[in-house]
Amino acid sequence: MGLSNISELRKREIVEAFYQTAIKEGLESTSIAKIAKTLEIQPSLIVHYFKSKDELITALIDHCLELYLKIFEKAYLSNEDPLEMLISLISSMFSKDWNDLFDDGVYYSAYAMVFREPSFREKFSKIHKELREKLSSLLKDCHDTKAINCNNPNETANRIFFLLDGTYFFINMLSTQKEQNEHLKQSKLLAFEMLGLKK
Amino acid sequence: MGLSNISELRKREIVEAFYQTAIKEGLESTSIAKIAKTLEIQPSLIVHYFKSKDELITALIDHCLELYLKIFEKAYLSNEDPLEMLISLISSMFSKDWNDLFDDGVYYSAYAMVFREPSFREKFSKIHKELREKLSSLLKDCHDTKAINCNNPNETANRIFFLLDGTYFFINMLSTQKEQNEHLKQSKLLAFEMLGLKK
DNA sequence: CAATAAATTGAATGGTTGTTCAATAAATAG
DNA sequence: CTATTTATTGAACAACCATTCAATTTATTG
Repeated sequence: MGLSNISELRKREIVEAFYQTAIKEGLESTSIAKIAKTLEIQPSLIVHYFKSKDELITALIDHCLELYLKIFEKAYLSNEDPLEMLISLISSMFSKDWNDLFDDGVYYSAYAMVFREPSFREKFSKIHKELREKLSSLLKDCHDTKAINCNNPNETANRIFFLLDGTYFFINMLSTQKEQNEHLKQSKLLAFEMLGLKK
Repeated sequence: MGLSNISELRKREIVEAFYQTAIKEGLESTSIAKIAKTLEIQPSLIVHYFKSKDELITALIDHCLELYLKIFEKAYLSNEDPLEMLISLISSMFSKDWNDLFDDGVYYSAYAMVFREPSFREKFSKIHKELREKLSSLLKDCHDTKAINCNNPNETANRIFFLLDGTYFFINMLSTQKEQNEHLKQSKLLAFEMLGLKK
C-alpha cells in the first residue's frame, strides 16, 4: 500500500509536469525529454511509468476530467437545496471559474486528436458524457422537487453543454476581454432562460 | 506574369500537400520533410517558398478561409432573392456541406495554436470575423427588403455562428452518426427559428 | 543483516526535425 | 546565342525525438 503510493505520486507528478509543459509549448510538441527536464529526472524514468506517449495523453485527459468534476462537487458541497446547487453550478460553468480550469490550448489540442485517434475519441467522449449526465441528474432532482419544470433532463443538459461549447469557442475569437465577458454574461442569462430561471 | 504563375502554382501545391498530410498525420506533426515526400521534391524547395513553418500554417489558414467563402459564393450565385440566398446559406452551414469542407482535426489543431501564437490568433479571428460579417451583410439585405425582421444583423449573425460552433463541437462528442445527424437537424431548425423563419 | 524488489540513472540507438548552402538545371530576357 | 534570373537539387548540420537496456541506487521485506 505504502509502496504503490510512491508510484502513484510519481505518476501524478509526471502528468502535472506534462500539463504545465504543454501549456507553454503546446500539447503535440511536448516531448518526454521536456517533461523530464521540468522534473529534473531522466526521460527513461517517464517511460518506466508510461509505456508510450499515448498513455501519457490518456492520463492527462483523465486529469482534466477530475478538474471539471471538482466544479460539480463544489456546487454540491456548498449548497443543500438542489435548486441552489443548480444555480451555483450554472453560474460557475458560464464564468471564468470554468474557463480557467483547464488551459484552452491544451484542451483544443486534445480535442483535435480525437479525429485521428479512436481511443482518444472514446476517452474524450466519455468525459463529455459524464459531465452531461451529472448535470442531467441534478436537473432531474430539481424537477422532482418541483424547483424547475424539466420534462427531459437529458435533452436539457445536452442543450446547456451545447451552449457552453459554443460560447467558449466563440469568445476566443473576439479580440477584447470586454467583448468576451459581455458574451459570456449573455450566455449565462440564456442558460438560465433555458431552465426557466430568471435569476 | 507567366513567371510568377509557376511560383504561385508551386506555393498552392505545397499548401495543399501540407493540408493533405496534416489530415493523416496531424497538423503539428506534419513536418517539412513529410510534405516534401508527398510532393516528391526536396525539403529545401519548400523552405525556398515558405521561409518558416509558421508561414506555411498561415497560408493553410488562408486556404481554409477560401474554402468557407466558396459556400457563401455558391449561395449567392445560385439564388437571386436575398431571402433565398439566406435560406440556402443557412441550410449549407448546418449540413454536411459545411462540416466536410475542412478537416475537423486540422481545424481544431489550428484553433488550439491560437492560444500560444498571437499571430495565429489574429489570423484565425480574422476568418471568423469575415464570415460573420458576410452573414451580417446578407441579413441586412433581407431586413431591408422586408423578407425578415432583423434589427441588429451583427448580433444575429454572431448568435448564428455561436450556435454553429457549439453544434459542431458538440456533435463530434456523440458516438453514432445517427445521433450526430439528429442534433445537426435540430440546430438547423433552431437557426431558422432565430431568424423568424419556420422553413 | 541479507535478500529481494522497485525506483532511478546514464549511456546508446537509429530516426527525424528545421534550416543552411553551394551546385546544378531550367526558364527568361537582352 | 549569351547573360541573368529563377527553380530545384543534394548534401550537411546540430538539435531533438522516443525508446532500449544494463547498471546503480534506494526502499521493502523476511
